[in-house]
Amino acid sequence: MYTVSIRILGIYLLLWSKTIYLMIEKKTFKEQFGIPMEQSVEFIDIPLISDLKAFIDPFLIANNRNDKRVDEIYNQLKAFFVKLNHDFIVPDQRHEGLEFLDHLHEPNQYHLGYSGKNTGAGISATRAETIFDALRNNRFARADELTITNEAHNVLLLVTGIGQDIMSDTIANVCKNVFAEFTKEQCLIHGIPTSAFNNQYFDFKSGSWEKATFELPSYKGKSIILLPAKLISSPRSYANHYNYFIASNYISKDILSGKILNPLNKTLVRLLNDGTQVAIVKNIYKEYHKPKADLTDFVKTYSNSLNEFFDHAKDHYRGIEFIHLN
DNA sequence: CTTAGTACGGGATCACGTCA
DNA sequence: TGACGTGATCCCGTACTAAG
Repeated sequence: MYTVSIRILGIYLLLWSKTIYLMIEKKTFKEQFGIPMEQSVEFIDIPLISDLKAFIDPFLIANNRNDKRVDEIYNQLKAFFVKLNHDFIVPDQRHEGLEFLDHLHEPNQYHLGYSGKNTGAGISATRAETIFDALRNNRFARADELTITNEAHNVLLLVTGIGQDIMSDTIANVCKNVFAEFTKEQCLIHGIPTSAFNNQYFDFKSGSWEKATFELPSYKGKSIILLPAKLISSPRSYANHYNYFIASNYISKDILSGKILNPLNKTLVRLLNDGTQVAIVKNIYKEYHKPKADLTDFVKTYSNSLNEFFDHAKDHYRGIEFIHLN
């Protein structure tokens, strides 16, 4: 009896103290450094002790290359995947490849990810293996069709096992020098103090990991790196979007033209009052969508669909303007 | 060695704006 | 106004880890 009520009291106190804790500690970068919340800034405002459920989005990078800095990020990232594919994946140099990928430490300076806690715990060995084996198992990466998996956004879309979190971390590590420079500029603009921190990044001229010193802001002794808001997206499943795009732009047309016969007599088409036939994309998607591992079939069958989906992404998927904390 | 907990990917589902 | 298109969110299985 007593133990039960003590336990309930304990849980109550735990929840209560956690609420207070979150109220105090959910402070964001802008709050900490005295930037008014209503003032719009170029960087994404992050919580300081936890992580924001958001990711660096390779589609947004590839679609914002008119910005000189973003173009730099794009080129550096591409150089990274070219080297990874050319030197390690295609010749199947697993040991050397894992060594190359071992530099992808979980970057907790950015405060992005799924965890919500910003622990920055274990990593590399398994993460490097995950990335290497995922690419190695992809038909485009393994074969000589390298132009496809040299693009980070295609890797995110088509390589099973590499989702937003891993891709975001990879970009954060590879391009850390560019993001650090961006951070320094933002600190100058807003009058935020910085100090010197050592960081590693992928140098695309030498094709290897390099160390350098960057001027960065910090909170409780730990450095912080800011990210341009236009490159950040909320959790978003590109595989589903590509499936929907295929259903809408290819399979629908094939069904209306009779190229694909509707074998199951499902309601994939409806009749308007004026007699024209309209495809019901939602149902076609349901009937024909593929799991991520099989999307390469669509790439093969509809050879221009990747490029067109890329353009579609440019028009429809933006970075996030408003953030909500975990 | 066993088991409870955690983090992630990916499919499923929800919610909302739009258009017939 | 009801159904559709689409971005956002939820949830579950799996693989891994830490604790005992």
